[in-house]
Amino acid sequence: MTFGHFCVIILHMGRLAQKKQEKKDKLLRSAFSLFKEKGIENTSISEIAHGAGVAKGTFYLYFKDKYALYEVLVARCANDILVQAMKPFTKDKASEPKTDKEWVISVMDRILEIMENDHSMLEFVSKNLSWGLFRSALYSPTESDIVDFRGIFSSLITEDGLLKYKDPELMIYMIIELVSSTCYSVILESSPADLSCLKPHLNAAISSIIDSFYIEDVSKRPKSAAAGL
Amino acid sequence: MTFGHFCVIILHMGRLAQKKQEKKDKLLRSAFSLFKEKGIENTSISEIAHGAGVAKGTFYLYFKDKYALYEVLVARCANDILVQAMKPFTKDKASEPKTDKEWVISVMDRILEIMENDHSMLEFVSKNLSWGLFRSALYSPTESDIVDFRGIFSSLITEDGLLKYKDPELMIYMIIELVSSTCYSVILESSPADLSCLKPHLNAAISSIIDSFYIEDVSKRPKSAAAGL
Amino acid sequence: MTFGHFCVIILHMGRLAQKKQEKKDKLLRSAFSLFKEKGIENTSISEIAHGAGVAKGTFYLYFKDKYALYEVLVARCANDILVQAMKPFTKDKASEPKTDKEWVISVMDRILEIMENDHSMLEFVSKNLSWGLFRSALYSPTESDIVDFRGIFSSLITEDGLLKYKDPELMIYMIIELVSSTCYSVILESSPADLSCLKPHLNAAISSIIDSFYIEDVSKRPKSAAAGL
Amino acid sequence: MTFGHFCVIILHMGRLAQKKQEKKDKLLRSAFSLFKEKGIENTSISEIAHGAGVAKGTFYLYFKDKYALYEVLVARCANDILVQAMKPFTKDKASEPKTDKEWVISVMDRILEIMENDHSMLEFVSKNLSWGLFRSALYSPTESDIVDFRGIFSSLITEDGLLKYKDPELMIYMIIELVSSTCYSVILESSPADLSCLKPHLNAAISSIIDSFYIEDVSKRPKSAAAGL
DNA sequence: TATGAATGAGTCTTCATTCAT
DNA sequence: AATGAATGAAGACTCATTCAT
Repeated sequence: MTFGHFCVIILHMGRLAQKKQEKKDKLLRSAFSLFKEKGIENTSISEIAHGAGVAKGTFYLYFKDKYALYEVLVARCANDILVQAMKPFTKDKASEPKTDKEWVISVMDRILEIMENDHSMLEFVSKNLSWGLFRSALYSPTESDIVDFRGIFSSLITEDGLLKYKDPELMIYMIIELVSSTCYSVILESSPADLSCLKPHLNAAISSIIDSFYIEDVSKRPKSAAAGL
Repeated sequence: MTFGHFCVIILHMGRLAQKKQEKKDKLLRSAFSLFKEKGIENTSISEIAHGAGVAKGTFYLYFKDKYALYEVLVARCANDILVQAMKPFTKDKASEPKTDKEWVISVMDRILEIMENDHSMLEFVSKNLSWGLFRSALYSPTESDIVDFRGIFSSLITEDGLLKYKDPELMIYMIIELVSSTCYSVILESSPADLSCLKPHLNAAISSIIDSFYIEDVSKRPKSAAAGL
Repeated sequence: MTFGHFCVIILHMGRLAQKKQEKKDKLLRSAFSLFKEKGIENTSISEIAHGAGVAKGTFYLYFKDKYALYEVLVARCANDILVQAMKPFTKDKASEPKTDKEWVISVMDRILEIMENDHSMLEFVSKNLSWGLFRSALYSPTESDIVDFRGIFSSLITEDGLLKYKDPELMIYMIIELVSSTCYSVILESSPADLSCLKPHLNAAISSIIDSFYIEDVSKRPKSAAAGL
Repeated sequence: MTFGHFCVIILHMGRLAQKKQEKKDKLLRSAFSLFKEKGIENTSISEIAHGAGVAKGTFYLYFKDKYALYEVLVARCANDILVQAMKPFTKDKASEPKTDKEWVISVMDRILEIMENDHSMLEFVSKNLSWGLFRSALYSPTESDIVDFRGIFSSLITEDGLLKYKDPELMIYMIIELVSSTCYSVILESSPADLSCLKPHLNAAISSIIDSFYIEDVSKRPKSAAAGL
């Protein structure tokens, strides 16, 4: 379980507020584990509360219902993955890949790596149909992010204030969908092939997708309005 | 609702058997509509029965539970789509595309077309996490098929008894996942782009995926054991 | 299964009537087997019909409901056992025991023997709380009986038109209850002892019960009105 | 209804715990009354809850299902009867009967008396085929018992550490079965005789059963291992 | 006669939600 | 804030009984 990261360091919080946060985290952790195992519809609030070691009634002090909790969970989860996947490239500029392609491929590579090391995350996300929400998290990051997604993407797709790619959002969308839809059974069941078999083909496909969006003729590049995202 | 195709023409059937089949179809249709609207977990058997205009108990004369019905539904649905998508190429040999790429792309194109003309199918499939089952239907077609999937695939990936592609199953898997995961929000919400915008990029990606699996050196091609699927 | 005896030889019966009787027997046999296995309350009419190889609706052509069938079953069952238990003493007078005690004990012995050879009868009778009905069958035999219980008992308890026992009905009642309540777990589970261990004590008890009812002083014996039963 | 005894005096119990106990008792009482009237199979949980004045769901807070409740009921019932039947002999040693026979007969007498004064207990026990469980309660008393059955029986069947009876368990079994099977219709329907008519014969039979197990030759008595029960 | 499809009342069971403590 | 007892609505499933064929 990788919910360690959920427990953001809490500074300058009253004892009480801290205790409340801890209880909320317990509920989130318990729900995460149950949702990934049985899906949201087959998990009862009773079970979540029991798993968190609190009474049923207490649940309602923190969340309206399980769907409200679920949204928090997905947002945290998505953010967590993205932060982890991109962190290396924000600290040490030297380690960054040179080209856009290399950058995208290595981010996707890290995501696959994270998933492989933490099946629970993958199971949760797939058992709960939450790729959609996950995607939305990419476009509208929560306030608590350490990584500046918008800035990073913006700098990725522009050059000298001009867009290098025709429809960058669609491009990202295609890449994310390809990687995410593809990885589930490959990672969890090694079917229809190993992740190591898939990767070269995946990288080639990503590369080709990026190519197909690239505007070679610099003079035809449109101006970037708010970085396109 | 496109369940017209489900109602296979019934010849030489007793009046009773025919009525039973009709009732079963009514239940399937009702469930299909509810599942795609609310998902299987949020649909009750009462609702299905009511939608079909029969009593609750009648449901159990035809299906063990809603999951049994669901499987029939997915199988029919998947088969329906594939049959429709491939039918053109079996009748009139002249209209067939020349290369493998062209063939795959035009099949995928037809699937997208079908989905666009019939959102309910797409909604059902995505609301119910059933791409997996859908995929399995591709590999193990039911006896009622008109189209010989295995034969078609077999002839697609081999040449003179030799495999033209490294891992044809993985190749097909990647293509299907790319197309299916990508099309949902594009067709239903035109987001992040129109289907017409997506298609050229999709075709390019498919083309590149096929390329990345192609074995150019004929002498290195392995013998096709049971056509590889 | 000892239901062979149920199928009384049918003479001078029309083909149709015969077929009907056969179907009825099938239903009885099926119900017998199910009742003894699961009890009457947990057996459905569907199951009975299925076990008899007829349609559900057919059941209602022969019995009002399962309780009506049940009564027929108990009557037949009880009669069957009693007929079997007493038959030896009606054919060959020479083989009969001399004293009343010996006679009763050897009848009870035969009943235990029957039960031991045919657990299904015992299971049926005990699973269905039917000792009471069984007992009543003793006192009001059905018309189809071959054995004349009343006559036998009458001759057992009287001598020269005088009653030898104070309250013969109560005497028989006590003996039957003792034997039947005692034999169930002994025969089916050998608990708390074997049948062979129980028998001597049982016989002693029966003997003592008969003694306690015996009217020694002949002059005090009342006249037997309709043999007391 | 004799459930008064069930409501053990509750000391030092929280208000809540007390209320819960009361509700449980209400459910037990309601079920007791319904079971004895219609048998367990024909009693629904709805009815039990309604009879107890609580909602259907509340039932499940106290018992897994009606069979779980039933077991509690039988255990309490059996214990209740035995405790009542034996209590007189534990308080005042002087009032105790002298011989084993007298003791057993007077205990059985008290049980019959209890049953006669409280038909509901008898109806419940017989409607529900629970003599077996009743008997088992005799051999494995619950912790809450006031009377030490094992101790009493042990001292009954031994003398100077030697067993006075051949197979004491079987002896007790025969006596209990005789009394219990015999008393039902006699008490409830005075059929085939009054309880007052039955008693002398019953006592004679018990006496004779004990005799038939008695080991007269002291030198042949086996050593009592754990009192034989 | 025989069938078995259809019914819908009835049963068990779960669970979100409320509320007194 | 926290609890967990209580509720009753809702869902799954069964089954005796009817009835058209």
